[in-house]
Amino acid sequence: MHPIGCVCIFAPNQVHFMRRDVFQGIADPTRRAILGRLVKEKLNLTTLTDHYDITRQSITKHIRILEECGLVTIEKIGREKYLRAQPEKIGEVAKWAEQFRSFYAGSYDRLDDYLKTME
Amino acid sequence: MHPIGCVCIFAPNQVHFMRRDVFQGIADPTRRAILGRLVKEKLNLTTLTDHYDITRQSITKHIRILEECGLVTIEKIGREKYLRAQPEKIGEVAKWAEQFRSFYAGSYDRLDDYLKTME
DNA sequence: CCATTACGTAGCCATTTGGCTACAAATATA
DNA sequence: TATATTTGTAGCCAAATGGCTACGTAATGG
Repeated sequence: MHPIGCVCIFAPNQVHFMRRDVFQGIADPTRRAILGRLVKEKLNLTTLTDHYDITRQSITKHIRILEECGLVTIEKIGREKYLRAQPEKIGEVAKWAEQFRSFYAGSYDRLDDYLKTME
Repeated sequence: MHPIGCVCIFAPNQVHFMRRDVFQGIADPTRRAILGRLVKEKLNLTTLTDHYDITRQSITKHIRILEECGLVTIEKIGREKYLRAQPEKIGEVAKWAEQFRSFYAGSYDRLDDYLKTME
């Protein structure tokens, strides 16, 4: 399923497309928080919702976006919907960001230190 | 300067804020392309615009967003406006993405290979 | 069987986004 | 000085975003 383009009448040579890539997936802070949680544990929708101050329906919208760009997979068991993060997708972001590493040598050490503390 | 919140009348307990962080800055593909260019060379607005199919005014809007989240700095010389990327800001993204590295060990090697080819 | 629980769908709303046009202002240059 | 160039500003538009309410459906369990 691909996004559907739609023509703007005012400016006919411009076409809007709904972007669904990883970068747009992680653009929202709530979605990043959800990813951080789902990477640690598989949760169903209502349990996940309990951790946030927004409605289940809003969470569902976020999950839809995360699923559409491959950051989350859904496993349906009975009436429950178990959610799991796909962290390897975030590798795409890491890859893109690392391209700039040579341009910020000053920050290199700090990032390196940071990575050491993670190990 | 911080974003201004605004109350929604229909649902009064929801407040919208204009997010201006690095993640929102890199969410748009055009902005990522601009960053990739401005990290290599300092350019003025019209020269930058020549590389893309959208109007200068649209580029200006992107630059405003990039500037607001610290990804681009502007140096005004005479009537010209020279733009330069601040790649160390992208380090924030790298840092966030690397948090997930331990969860995608499988992709680690591929990323490692990629980084080797960059050196 | 019937109540509860988990999730879905539809639609409303304000704001943001990302494009555009039109025109104004300021600075260089011939 | 007059013209060309660079940038700024204002506003239009459709779509997307991120929240909400209201209600419907489907599965579980006492």
